[in-house]
Amino acid sequence: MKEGPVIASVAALLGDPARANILTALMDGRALTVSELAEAAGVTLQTASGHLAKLDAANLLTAEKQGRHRYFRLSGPDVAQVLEALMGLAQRTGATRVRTGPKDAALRSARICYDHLAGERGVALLKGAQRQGLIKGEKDMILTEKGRAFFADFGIDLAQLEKGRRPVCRACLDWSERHSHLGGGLGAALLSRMIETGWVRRDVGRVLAFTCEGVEGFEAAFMLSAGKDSEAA
Amino acid sequence: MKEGPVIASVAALLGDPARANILTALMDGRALTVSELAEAAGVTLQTASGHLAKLDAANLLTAEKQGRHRYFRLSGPDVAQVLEALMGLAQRTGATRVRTGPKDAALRSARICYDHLAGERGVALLKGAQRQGLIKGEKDMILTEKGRAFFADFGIDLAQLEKGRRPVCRACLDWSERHSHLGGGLGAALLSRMIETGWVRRDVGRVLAFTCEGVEGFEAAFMLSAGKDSEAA
DNA sequence: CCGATGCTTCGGCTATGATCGAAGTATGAA
DNA sequence: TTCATACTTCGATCATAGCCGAAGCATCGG
Repeated sequence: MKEGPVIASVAALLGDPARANILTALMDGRALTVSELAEAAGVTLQTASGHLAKLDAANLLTAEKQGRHRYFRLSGPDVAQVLEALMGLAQRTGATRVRTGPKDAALRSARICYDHLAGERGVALLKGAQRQGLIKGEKDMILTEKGRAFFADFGIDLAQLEKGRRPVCRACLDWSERHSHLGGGLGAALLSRMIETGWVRRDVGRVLAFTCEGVEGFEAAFMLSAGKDSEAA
Repeated sequence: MKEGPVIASVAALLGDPARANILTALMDGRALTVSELAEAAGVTLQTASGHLAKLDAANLLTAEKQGRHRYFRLSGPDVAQVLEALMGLAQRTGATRVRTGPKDAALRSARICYDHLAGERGVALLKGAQRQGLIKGEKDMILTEKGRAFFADFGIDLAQLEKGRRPVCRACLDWSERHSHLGGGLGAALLSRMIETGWVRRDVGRVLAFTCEGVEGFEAAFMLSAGKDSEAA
């Protein structure tokens, strides 16, 4: 009778406000304790514990015990991707509250999506990389030779990345920009490198703040000033 | 406090089994009446009516009145895309029931995703088109000159497509294949053209059945036999 | 051994919402 | 007009599940 996998059970898990808050809080890829998540969700410890057990049983989260703490993180980038997609839908269909505060602007500008850069900067990075011919392809993108040289020069250990099971390049749809940004192993490596070099630092929540030299370096590296205007169409 | 759009309300709508069935039934892009959807969901007419009112209020569906019937369809391709993404997640996390029947195999081979071709054939189409250089780019793909000629020759009115507000080319993630297939206006036009020419016909539900000449024509057009083996890596 | 902290389990309360029968409204056909 | 079909609205029932207080484990520090 039914066709394809059953989405109801998974969707129901995302449909409770407390659980949705928990998942949203985890979207930056960090691992948080039960107490932290309880506060983020606005419920007591017991309630959060119950929700986390369900999310864990459904394999949306993975748990890790360290001493008397228990850390939870999203079980994979695909979970974050579905959450972003849902945010996009929620926004288009008008389910979003007014929210035009300054925090919202910061979020749209640059934020963490699981473990890589998202928002205007994230989309700009991917576009720039493609314009320069560093990356080619649609969804399963591949690195060009030029790209390999570029990112190696940037301080990324590509050999290391390609050893892992995770795809190196992956398009991830951005809920605020409606375009793709760069996920995958390379996306993650790029962000952590940019944090290392002081281009960007983590702000509260998922917000990322670019430093002055970060903006300069970023725009120079990905040739954004050149392409910004010619892209108006 | 909260970051980004609120996903809980949207997700909750998808989380009820009856509503999930309704949406799944609409994923082929057709418009169905209240009675048809009630049967698909396995609930009475009144109950379905209530669900549909909610989905409509949330802008996930659009209603259209014709005589004493009321037709509902998904409000856009993005809804179908989120549903497919959720199916992918449901599958990975093991929320799917056993389901290895023959119907399932047919679904994986070729099916309708909103209004375009999905499944193995859908993914093969996009890969073939890219290998031949008909389409370039990542998520927001563009047609090459060669591609314009090819699809015009195929019987697609590109000028017509480009007049609409809908993107001509769009990558849509396939839950069964874990790769992109071609959506957008071109994806839709290609499928209806393939139905017109008798390459493929609609089976029950979302299943698409290729005819013999359809398989031949399809593989020849998109040069699949050539690339199938050389793609093993 | 003790107490403190972090988390889980249990039990009971409560609210939400899914469901359907029955009655009401609109459209179409005879 | 009269009847039938397609759908909506109302009302009542009922099950689910979210929630928290309280008690129970486990781990750490002393």
